[in-house]
Amino acid sequence: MLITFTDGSQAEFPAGTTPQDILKERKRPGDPLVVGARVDGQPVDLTRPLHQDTRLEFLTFDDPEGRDIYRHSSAHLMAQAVRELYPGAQLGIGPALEDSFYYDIQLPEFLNPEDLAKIEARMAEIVQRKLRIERQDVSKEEAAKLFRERGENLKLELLDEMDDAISVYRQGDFVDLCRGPHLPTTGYIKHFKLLSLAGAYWRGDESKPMLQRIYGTSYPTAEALQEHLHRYEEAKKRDHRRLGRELDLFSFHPEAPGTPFWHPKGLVLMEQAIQYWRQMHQRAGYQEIRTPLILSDVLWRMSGHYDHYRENMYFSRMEDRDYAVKPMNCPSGLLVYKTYQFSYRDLPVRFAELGHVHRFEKSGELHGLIRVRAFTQDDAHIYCTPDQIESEVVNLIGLIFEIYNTFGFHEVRVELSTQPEKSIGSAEMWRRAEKALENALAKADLPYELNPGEGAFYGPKIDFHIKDSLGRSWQCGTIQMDFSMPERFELEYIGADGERHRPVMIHRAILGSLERFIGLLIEHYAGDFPLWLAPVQARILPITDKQHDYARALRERFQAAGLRVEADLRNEKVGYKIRQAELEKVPLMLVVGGREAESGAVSLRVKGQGDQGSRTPDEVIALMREAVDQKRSLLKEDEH
RNA sequence: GCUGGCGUAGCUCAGUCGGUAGAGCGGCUGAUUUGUAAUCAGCUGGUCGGGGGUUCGAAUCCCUUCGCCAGCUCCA
Repeated sequence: MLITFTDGSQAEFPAGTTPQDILKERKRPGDPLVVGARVDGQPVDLTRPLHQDTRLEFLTFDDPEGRDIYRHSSAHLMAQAVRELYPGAQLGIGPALEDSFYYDIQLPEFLNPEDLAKIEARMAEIVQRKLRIERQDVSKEEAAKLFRERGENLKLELLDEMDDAISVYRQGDFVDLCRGPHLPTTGYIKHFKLLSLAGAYWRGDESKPMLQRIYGTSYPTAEALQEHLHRYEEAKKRDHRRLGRELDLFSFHPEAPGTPFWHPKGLVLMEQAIQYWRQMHQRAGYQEIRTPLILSDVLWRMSGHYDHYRENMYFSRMEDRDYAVKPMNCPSGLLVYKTYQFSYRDLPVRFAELGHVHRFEKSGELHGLIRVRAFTQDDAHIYCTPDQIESEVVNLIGLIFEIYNTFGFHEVRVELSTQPEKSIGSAEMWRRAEKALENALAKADLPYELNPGEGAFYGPKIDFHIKDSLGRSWQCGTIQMDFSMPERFELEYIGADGERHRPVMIHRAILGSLERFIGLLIEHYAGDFPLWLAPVQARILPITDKQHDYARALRERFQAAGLRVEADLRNEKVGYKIRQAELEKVPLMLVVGGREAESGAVSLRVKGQGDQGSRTPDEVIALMREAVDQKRSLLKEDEH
């Protein structure tokens, strides 16, 4: 048979030769570890015999598929160790993740974090055994018999739903139902660490029993593993919950779980973000409104929230009338729309609302600022004709990316979700709306993922996701078409024909939740905010108390220029004040001693970059004003 | 909500076998008058998350409750 390699070269091999055999002939010293092969585009085991002419590629750990093979075999290794240590263990599923792996296992006893070390030790031992990992294609009956004998009921359940093309992988006494591919032997797995334990419902179903999930990661070199662990530690340091306390931005209290208490410095972030947001929205043709927090249940019954969202709502009863705290702004926003009689000439109407909404989230869901029970949505509703959808969405996408850019977010994942099985509105309406969203995405030249059937029941949507420091992805922006509300609330506008028409409604948010967005900002900048956002933009550090009057005068001058400046008048040495300002991540320090007081100057120090020499206060003010106005960092290019 | 883990001073954390609760940082007071990441000294600090129980005696053991953390589930 004729094998074609990635470099275009070709060679003859006898049928039945495995990629591993071929690799032995072609390998040169210093080549990276090959963990699998790709045959005509399909990843396969290195030990899979080849029988016909093919294109052959070797996969290393640097290929995503290679990494998956490595991690997947690591998961099997871990499962084998657990089966050996806990004979009653039943395996669920154990896939590779982006940079780790896990296995869900049912055990008669609960594991402690200390047990992980035991499992790791056994894994190391199995690696030493250098067991061959062998694939076997079996029939469904054979597989069922095998797992029945081994008491693996969970595997039998999986098997039930599978077609007849079943493969199992063996390494020593261990067998797992698996599609593969895998490493040739357990000896390949060089460096691994088990990371954590957690519960996970079998097949993700709340009604099914909970299994124990063990997370781990593995790498071909010790350095790569160390680097992974180090990265994780660094990420934890920029966790917004930790920085929120350290930088005195906000706090949480058991008296109101899941709802942040903003401290003065944190509120500066919020207010700056809002100021900028208002400016952008005014420019984009929005009018801001504000509607009540508590509204009659009659409204919520009409909007459908009472039927679909009651579990997440807070209720109150006064004078025998029922009220609900709003979980969304749209119903009350619609009441505002209905006070007008709009003509087609008025459309699109864009009403924005920074609405404070309350949603009851299950206690286990709460997560710092990122998942809360009360938050401020940067909401807006656009009412337009069907013909205007596309251009509105194009403009909106532009606005969204401009705002994300200003905040330093350049990595955004975009998803388009289309009509779900259960939905309202005509097929024609859906087709048109989906097309409009697709066209808008194409015009914006945006790559996106398609989520067929994942739209809301009332319309298709585009979602924008941003990642947090630990790589978790969070939805911020959203553009949702809504065919339901205009019907329910009988919205109208007067068309050119003088008749009443129903407008299309677009719900949209850009930051999503201001609270969440600020949490993401904190992590994104690791607390080193660009000057325009920094809660304290500069701190004046007098060297002795003889400069206190000068420091106070300076402070006034900077504050008069609209800058957020403090003076550290404590009886401490300047080194101490500098250290503290650095730790508090104050971007600028203005050191003033006898010399500066004498000459009316300041000694400028930039956080993380040290002494910048003497400047006049006016020079520093001009520098700062410019950086603030341009929303960029001072004296250095924004790294984010 | 579910599974597991955790909760000791404002913060970070120690506390052995059940036997009078500790350190560093912080805060306060004083001395020092300081030149680019920690000056020195003294003082202060606690319902050991809350409640109940076992015990002569509980931070420590048990029950319960609240909160936090990881994951799962959910996310109109």
